[in-house]
Amino acid sequence: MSTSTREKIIQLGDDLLRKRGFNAFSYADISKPLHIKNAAVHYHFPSKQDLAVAIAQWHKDIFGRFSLKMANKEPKDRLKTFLNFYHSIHLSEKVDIIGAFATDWHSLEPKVQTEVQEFTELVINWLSELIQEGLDLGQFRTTQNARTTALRILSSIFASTQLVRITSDHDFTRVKNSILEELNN
Amino acid sequence: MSTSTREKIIQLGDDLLRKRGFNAFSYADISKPLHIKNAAVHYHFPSKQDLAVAIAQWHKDIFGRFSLKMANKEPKDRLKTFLNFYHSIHLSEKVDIIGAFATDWHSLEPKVQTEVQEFTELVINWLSELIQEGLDLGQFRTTQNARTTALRILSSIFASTQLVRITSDHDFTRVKNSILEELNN
DNA sequence: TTGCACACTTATTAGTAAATAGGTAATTTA
DNA sequence: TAAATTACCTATTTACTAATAAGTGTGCAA
Repeated sequence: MSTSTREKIIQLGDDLLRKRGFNAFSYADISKPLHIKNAAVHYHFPSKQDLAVAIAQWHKDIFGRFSLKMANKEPKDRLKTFLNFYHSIHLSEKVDIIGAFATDWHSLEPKVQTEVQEFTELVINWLSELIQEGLDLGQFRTTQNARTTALRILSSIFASTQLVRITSDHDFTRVKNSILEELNN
Repeated sequence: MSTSTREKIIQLGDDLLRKRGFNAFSYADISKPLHIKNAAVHYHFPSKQDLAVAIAQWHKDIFGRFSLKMANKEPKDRLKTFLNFYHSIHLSEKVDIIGAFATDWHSLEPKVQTEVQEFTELVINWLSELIQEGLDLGQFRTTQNARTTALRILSSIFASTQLVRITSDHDFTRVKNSILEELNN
């Protein structure tokens, strides 16, 4: 199963977006490592904003498949897998896609913003449902409602991928563990 | 008390950094509104990275004065003022400076990174002390240690300034209130 | 009064950005 | 097998980008 050039561009674009920032990489940063010309990238994605749209859609696809795969798992295990996923983001020196898009939000075209919004709602809804299910099953304890708890978990964990670039790796594990402990206390 | 050109450049630079992103604004975006020439900005800050250093130092100054002013207040009131400060960031359509720098981290020179690290440590230490004091006085309840709680509060609140650009304003208030409630439960 | 630092301006440069026009070889379809 | 489509490349354009050199007026200080 060989990866198409289009797919390679999206993956490398995503990597650059989350390692350096949307306005900190150029088409040259994509074309050089793939040994193609700048114009070839423009062939697949006429503008950089088109590439951003594709990256956001790619994340929606991945998350869609992830949530399907997790559907029959226990709420606690789903949350653990989710947090481990963010741990792998941290280890690969990237930040979460939500934050990467959010900080450069006002330099993104509406078509990009819409895709990012759809992806983010997908994640928040999935997390909210997971929390609600955990509460119903008596596996979680929280004083807040499901969506608020979901928002706090999401913001804590995606901010951590950013924060630990500045402080230390150890702080990521602190936050990650505290999220799980807090729901169990 | 008139504001110097240097000060105006820092304030506008900070505004652009937190509204658009570090790599999404240029010296022209600063010189035009201030009715000076591009080269005048370079006179005060030879490189863009020098401007970033000055912005980070400016935040250290502001936070230093803020923490002095808050020194004799109750832990709970200090935290409320801190959270209200982030609310004003949200209302002015900016994101927190920590996240703004973090997402573009790998495009920043070491001298900028050092300043940002110093500012961040200042905030985390201040928050940790506040939490510890609140725990000692029996005003707060938490199952985590002070630094971990501080990290979770900071990450939740600064991520919220980013997240609500994508979701809705209402989500900011949800998170803000939940931080206070969680310490009181 | 002279001279020098300060806070700019004008003018320019070298480099990079995204984007496009037009061409080509290989494959697919009618 | 002719025509169209795909997936590129070469070459170029337009528009910035940060950065610098050299000059100017103002005001203070010796």
